[in-house]
Amino acid sequence: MTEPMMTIREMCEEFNVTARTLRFYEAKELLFPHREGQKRLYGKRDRVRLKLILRGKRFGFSLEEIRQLLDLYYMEGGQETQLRETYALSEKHLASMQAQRAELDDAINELKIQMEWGRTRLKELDKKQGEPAG
Amino acid sequence: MTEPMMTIREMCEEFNVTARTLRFYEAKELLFPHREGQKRLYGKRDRVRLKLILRGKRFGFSLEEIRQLLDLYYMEGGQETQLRETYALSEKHLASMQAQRAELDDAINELKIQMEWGRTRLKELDKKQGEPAG
DNA sequence: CGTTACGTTTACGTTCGCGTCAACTTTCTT
DNA sequence: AAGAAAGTTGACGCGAACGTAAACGTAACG
Repeated sequence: MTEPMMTIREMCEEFNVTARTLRFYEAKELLFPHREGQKRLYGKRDRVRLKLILRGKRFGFSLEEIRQLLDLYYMEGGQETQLRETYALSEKHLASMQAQRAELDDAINELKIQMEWGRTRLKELDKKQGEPAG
Repeated sequence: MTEPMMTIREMCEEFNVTARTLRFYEAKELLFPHREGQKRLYGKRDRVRLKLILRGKRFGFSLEEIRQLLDLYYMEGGQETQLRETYALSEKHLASMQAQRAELDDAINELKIQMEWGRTRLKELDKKQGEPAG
């Protein structure tokens, strides 16, 4: 069974990006769609990569950082040296994500405290609203 | 006791940013240092705000988004309407951060799986290395 | 008194991540 | 045959977030 291919429009709809974006990612060597004549055809590999690209962006990574990290998920050339380098890079990546997670937890907790404060003050304002005068 | 003020250089060193960045944030109304003649003096309020700015950036928020959110942590004018708006905004912010946290957890888990794979393959390569000839 | 250090404003330059034409080909539809 | 629809490659544009250089103020040091 030949793998299911998608046109650029289908990709755009599925991932909610523009065609310009997909061509841009290709120019930056983050995607490598096949060609049928002139036209691009995106297979599973590219869909996986695009998903990871969009995720990476949400975590604040630059496209260049993402490009390097993509090899972690799609190691095609099984060279030992490259595998070791990739593995080392992935360790740094993991550490960075775990640090970000810890910071995110802190930020969430702080925000919750602030919101508790806000709720308290809003309740006070509601009370004053109910009082006739004073 | 008058609060401890810092010069722009001291701020740069403490937070590892350039003076240009601090002036830029001021132009964008994220910081409001006091003035001693011409010179800027940063107090506790600005240090807290800068810390939050840098954190926000790490989580991928734009400076404009951060500017709005800063009011959550430093609500000076206690207007009820503004308080309600600020609170509503903070709820969205919280939701966004929690979503990001969930996604981050997923990404961390996936990466760990990938790394497990990498370790396995590296072990296999080590074995072959040990064998005389196959 | 010069110069060194630290500060200022103004303004143009740069990189990233695309948006937005323009001009053209290929393919489907009527 | 004649659009319309979907694709292509340039190439220029743009906002965000600063970098960088010029030209200047002022305060202290030797």
